[in-house]
Amino acid sequence: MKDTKEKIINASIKLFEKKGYSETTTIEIANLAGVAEVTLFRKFNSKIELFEESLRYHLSVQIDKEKIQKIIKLKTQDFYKYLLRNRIEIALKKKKLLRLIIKESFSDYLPKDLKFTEIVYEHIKEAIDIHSKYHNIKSNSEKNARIIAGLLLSLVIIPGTIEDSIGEIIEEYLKILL
Amino acid sequence: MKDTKEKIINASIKLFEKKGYSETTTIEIANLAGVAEVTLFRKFNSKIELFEESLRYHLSVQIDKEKIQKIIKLKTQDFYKYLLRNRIEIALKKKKLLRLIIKESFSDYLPKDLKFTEIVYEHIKEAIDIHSKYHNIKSNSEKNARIIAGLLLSLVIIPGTIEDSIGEIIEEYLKILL
Amino acid sequence: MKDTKEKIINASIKLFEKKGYSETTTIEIANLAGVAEVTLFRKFNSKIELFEESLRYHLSVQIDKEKIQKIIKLKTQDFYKYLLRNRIEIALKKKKLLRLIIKESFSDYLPKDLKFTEIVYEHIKEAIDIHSKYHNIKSNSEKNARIIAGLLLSLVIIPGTIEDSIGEIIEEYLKILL
Amino acid sequence: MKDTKEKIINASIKLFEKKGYSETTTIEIANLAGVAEVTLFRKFNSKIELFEESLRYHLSVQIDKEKIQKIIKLKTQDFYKYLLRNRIEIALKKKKLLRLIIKESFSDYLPKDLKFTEIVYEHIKEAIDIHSKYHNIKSNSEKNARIIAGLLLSLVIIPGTIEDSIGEIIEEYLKILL
DNA sequence: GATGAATGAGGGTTCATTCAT
DNA sequence: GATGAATGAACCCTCATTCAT
Repeated sequence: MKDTKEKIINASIKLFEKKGYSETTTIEIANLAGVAEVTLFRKFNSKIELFEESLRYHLSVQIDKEKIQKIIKLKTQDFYKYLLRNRIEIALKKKKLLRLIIKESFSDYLPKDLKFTEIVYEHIKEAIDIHSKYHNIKSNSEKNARIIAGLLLSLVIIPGTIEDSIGEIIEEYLKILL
Repeated sequence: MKDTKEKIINASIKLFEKKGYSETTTIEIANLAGVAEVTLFRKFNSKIELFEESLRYHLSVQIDKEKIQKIIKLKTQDFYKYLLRNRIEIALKKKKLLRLIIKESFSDYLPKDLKFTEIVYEHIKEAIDIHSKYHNIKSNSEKNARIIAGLLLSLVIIPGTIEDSIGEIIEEYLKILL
Repeated sequence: MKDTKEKIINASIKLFEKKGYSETTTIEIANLAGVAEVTLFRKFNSKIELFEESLRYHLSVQIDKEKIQKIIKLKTQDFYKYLLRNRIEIALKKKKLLRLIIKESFSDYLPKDLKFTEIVYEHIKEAIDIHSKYHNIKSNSEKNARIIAGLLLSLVIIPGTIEDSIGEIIEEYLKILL
Repeated sequence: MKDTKEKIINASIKLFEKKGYSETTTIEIANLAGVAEVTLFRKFNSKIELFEESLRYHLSVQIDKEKIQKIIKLKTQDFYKYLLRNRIEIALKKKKLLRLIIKESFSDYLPKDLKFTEIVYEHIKEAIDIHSKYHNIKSNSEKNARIIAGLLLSLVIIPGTIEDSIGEIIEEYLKILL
C-alpha cells in the first residue's frame, strides 16, 4: 500500500528532524509509524535509503523551473527582491528540514545533491547567473549567493521570529546585493 | 598525568571535528591518543563529558574581556569594523570547530552554553549592547547580531575561500549594520 | 498449474546446488523461478519440504529395478564391471546434486532416505548382497560397497576430470573388489 | 586471558562440528563457552574469523615436515603402507572435524587452504611426488592421491567402524596403488 | 491459482562503560 | 596511574512464513 510508505516517511522525517540521522533508530520510526520494524525494510532497502527518500519527499518545494523563468526577466532590483522573499519564505516554512540538512551536511553519508550547499547556495548562484546572462550584466554571483545563503542560515539556525520584518530585511540586504 | 588528558583531548577533537559526536567512537579516540580505552573513562566520566571538555578546551579563544572593553569605546563604525574583522578571523581560524558546534547545536546533549547561538550570536549581541549603552545610542542589537552571525555561518558552512576579500566584505556589511 | 511447481523446483535445485540449503533463501528461489515468494509456500508447505521434493525430483535416476535384475545375474567380475561403470556414470552426471546431498547429509534436517549413505552406499551394498545370494557365494558387501562409495566420493568431491580413464579405473578397482 | 579464547574455540568447534557453520549461532557458542556474546567478538573479529581460527587450531595435526622426510625415503611399498596408515589414523581420529570441513568445502566462505581438497588430497599428492622424485621413479600421483582420498572420504562419511581391519584395508589398496 | 502486504523471531555486530588488578 | 578483560543494551537488517484479497 502506498499509504504505509507514506506513514513511514512521515514518521521518519519527524524523528530525523528532531534527533538527526544517527540518533534516530529504525525501531523508533516503525513504532511512530505504527508498523513493524521489518515493514520498514520491505519498503526501503536500508535506513540511509529511507533517510534520503524522506528528505527528497519533503524537499520537493524547490524553485520550480517556471517560476524561475519569470523571475530572471525582472530588472535586477526586483529580481533580488523576489528571490529573497521566496527563499526566505521557504526557509521559514522548512526550518526544521533545513536544520536537519545542515546538520547532516557535515556527514559523509549524505549524497552531494542533498547537502545544504547544493540545495541552497548553488541554486541561488545559478539563478543569479541566469539572470545576469539574460540581462547581459556582470555580477558576482558567488559573493551574492553567499550573502543570501548566510541570511537564510541565520534565519534557520538562530532562534527568534523575524516574520514581521521580512520586508525590512529584504530592503537592507538589497543594499549589499546591488 | 596532565599529558595523558591532553593527548586524549587533542585526539578527540580531531575525530569529533571530522565525524561528529555520534559517529566518533571511544575506541577510535583511544587509539588515536595512544592510550587504552579505559583510560579515557578514568580521565573523563563519560564520552559526552569528554566531548564537552574538548570543546571548551579548544574554544578558549573567545573575545577576551579586555579586548572587548577596548572595542566598545570606539566610535560605532570603527566598532563594527573591528568586531567584524575579529569575528571573521576567528571563524576562519576555527572553521572546523565551529562546524562541529553548528552540527551538534541541533542535538539535545550539548549544553546550552556550548551551542552556536550562545557562543557566537549572544556574544556579538552583548558586545553591541554594551557599545550602545556606552555611547548612549539606540541600536537593534538583535538584528545586527543576526546579520553578523549569518555572515559567519556562510563563511564556515559554504565552501570556497574568501580570504582575499575580507576588507571588501566588511565594507559591504557595514552598509547594513550602520 | 503443474508448470509453476516445476519452475520452482528447477530454480530451487539450481540455487541449492550452488549454495546449499541454509544459504539459499526463499526469495532468491522465487525470483529465479519468476513467481512471488508466497506462491512458493502455496505449492510447498515449507522451505525444507521444497528442498526434499526438489531432491527427490532430481534424484529419480536411481538404479531401476529391472536393470539391477539383469546385472545381478552376471558372473561376479562382469557384475562389478557394470555396477562400477553405471555408478560412475551417474556420479559424473549428477555431480552437483551429489555434492549437495553430501553437504547436507551432515545436517539433521535431511531425512535419512535422502542422505548420501542411503542413496549411494546402501544401494550398492544391497545390489552386492542380492548378487551374492543369487550366485550363492560369500562376499563382504559392506567392505566392497564402502570401497565403491569411496571411489564415487573422490570423483564427486575432488576436482579434475577422469572421463578419459574410466575403463582403467574400473580395472584397477576390480583388483580389490574381487 | 588466553583461557577465554580457548574456551570459545573449543565451544565453537563442538557446535560447528555438530551443526555446521551457518546453523551455529554466535550466541550459542557464547553460551556454551560461558561468556557473553560480545566477548566472542572481542576475541575474534567476526564469526567467520572464529570459524577459521577454530579450524586451524584443531587441525594442527598435519603430517609434520620431519615425519614426511622419513617416509619418502622408504621404498615405495613401505612408503604407501606408512602413508596410508598415517592418513587413516588421522582421518579416524579427526572424523568430525573432517566431516565439517567436507561440508563447508562446498561453500564460498571457506578459504582455499582449509578446503578438503587442499588439506587432504593435495598433501597426499605432494608426498607422493616428493617420494617419486627422490627415488627417481615415475608415478601417477594424481590418480593415487585420488584413490587414497576416496578411501579416507569413505571412512569419514560412511558410518560403521573399520578399526579392526585397518591392516587388511591397507593391503587391499596397495594392490591398486603399486 | 496467485499475490501484495505485513510480520515475529532472530541474526551478527558495535557501542560506551565497569570491574579487578 | 593505567590497563586487560568482560559485558548489557542496543543497533541495523534478514529470514521464512502468514493473512487477506
